[in-house]
Order: sequence, then C-alpha cells, then structure tokens
Amino acid sequence: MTDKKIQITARCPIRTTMELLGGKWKLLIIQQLRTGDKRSHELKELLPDISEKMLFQELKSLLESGLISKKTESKKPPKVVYSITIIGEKTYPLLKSMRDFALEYEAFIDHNI
Amino acid sequence: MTDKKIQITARCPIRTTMELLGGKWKLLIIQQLRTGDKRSHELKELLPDISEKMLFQELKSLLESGLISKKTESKKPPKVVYSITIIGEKTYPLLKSMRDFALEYEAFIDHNI
DNA sequence: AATTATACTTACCTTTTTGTTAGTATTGGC
DNA sequence: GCCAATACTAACAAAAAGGTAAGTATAATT
Repeated sequence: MTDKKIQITARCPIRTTMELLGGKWKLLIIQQLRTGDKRSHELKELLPDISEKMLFQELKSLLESGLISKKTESKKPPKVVYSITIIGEKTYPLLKSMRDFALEYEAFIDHNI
Repeated sequence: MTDKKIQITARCPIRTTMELLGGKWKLLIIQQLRTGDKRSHELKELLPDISEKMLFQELKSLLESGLISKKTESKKPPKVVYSITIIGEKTYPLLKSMRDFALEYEAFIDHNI
C-alpha cells in the first residue's frame, strides 16, 4: 500500500507537465517562439486557426508559469514581444520527443499497411 | 506564402502526438503498463481516481492506435491482460522528457522562492 | 483631446472531455 | 441452466476547454 498511489495522485511529474503544457495550444506557441521572439499578431499568423481569446489566454498562462516572458516597448503603436525563458527552453527535449514519436509512429503505420 | 502554415495545420507532429496521447489518462496508463502487463482492475488500483468508463475508453483508444495490446485468456473467470506494444514503447522517451521537465521546473521554482 | 494602431478582455455559446451510475456480457465450474 | 467473478458498455450529467464577436485599454503622435 504503496507510495505508488500517492506518487500518482499527489505530485506526479507527468501530471505536473500536463498541467503546465497541456491543451491544444501551449506547446505550439512555445514551438513558434523557439525560432525567435514574436509579437502577438505574428503568432496569430503562424497559428492561423487559433482564436484571439485562446492566444492571449495561453500566453497569460505561460507567462504565469514562467515559461515565457514579455517585453513592452512604448513605441508609436505599443509593441509587445514574447520570448522563451530559460525554464521555457527546458521544454525543447519534450518537443523533440513528441516530434520523434510522431514520426516513428507514422513510419510504423505506413509500413504495416 | 509559406509552407509554415501548412506544416502546422495539416500534419504537425506535435498535434499527431497530442491526438494519440493527449488527455488526462493515456500516458498514465502507459506508464503503469511499462512496469509489466496489467489487468484492468490492477490499473484501477494503480490509478485510484480513474473512472471505469475512462479506463476502458482510454484502453480502447490505445488499442485502436496500436500502442497497447490485450490478451484474453479463457480462465475460470475470464482473464484479460493489457501490454505495451513495440510502438507503444516508443513513448518512453516522451515519458522521460515529461518527467525530466517537471523535475527541472520544480527545482527552478523552489530555487527562486 | 482626437486619432490610430496594437494589445488585450469580456460575455456568451458550443464542443469536448470526464464523471456517475447502473447495467449487460462472458466464462468455467457446479 | 445457474452462479460467481471478471470485463466491459450505455445513458445521462457535469465540468472543462475552446470558439465567436464585440468591446476596452494604452500610448505616442498629431
């Protein structure tokens, strides 16, 4: 009886990660920021089917968990730029694992047709 | 105009992986099967807060995508055992990345208190 | 202070996911 | 054919996630 149950329900790293990065958009936003800082409308162009609500909601969530940061420059029209933080960069191996898995999975499926 | 949009919306590996493994339970089920084949009620004990419906629904989904398999032995009471498949094992690096990320994240947070 | 351009929020609705409960299916031994 | 024991499903409800559309906020320039 089992620290196992406690491990799983209480503070399970898998669940922690899902809470921080789960949902349809957070990882896709991070993936885009990875190639360089972006403004909100740039992200919208790169993720054409995200709604404004979700974009800002998820940016806010990522800001609150510290995975991204934003810098506001008081320019002629205000200019806000989002960037990955150091902790945010720790998601890169996860992104790579997900990409690797998808490719291996698809190769396997194609092979067995 | 950008293969980028197509890449993201059409067949993006991140989305593929989320479709196969997303949701609250699939990865936790796989994680448990990793330590050895399990019967449904064993999984229920290891994941005490999963509902029967979700357990079987997610097992079904994982079976359909080929990530797990099941073997039915016609024993006195019928005995069904679930196992990871070869493709299912390809999720292990992803599980590890998620664990690693959660630990790094928590260490970072604790450090900055 | 009015304008313009970006950034963000809010109220409401739809869809998807997850949970509850009670039920059905199958099997070997009696 | 009935029993006990496991495996699974179906009907409905609740909650969470996501989408739409319209609105507010801000800030430098004029």
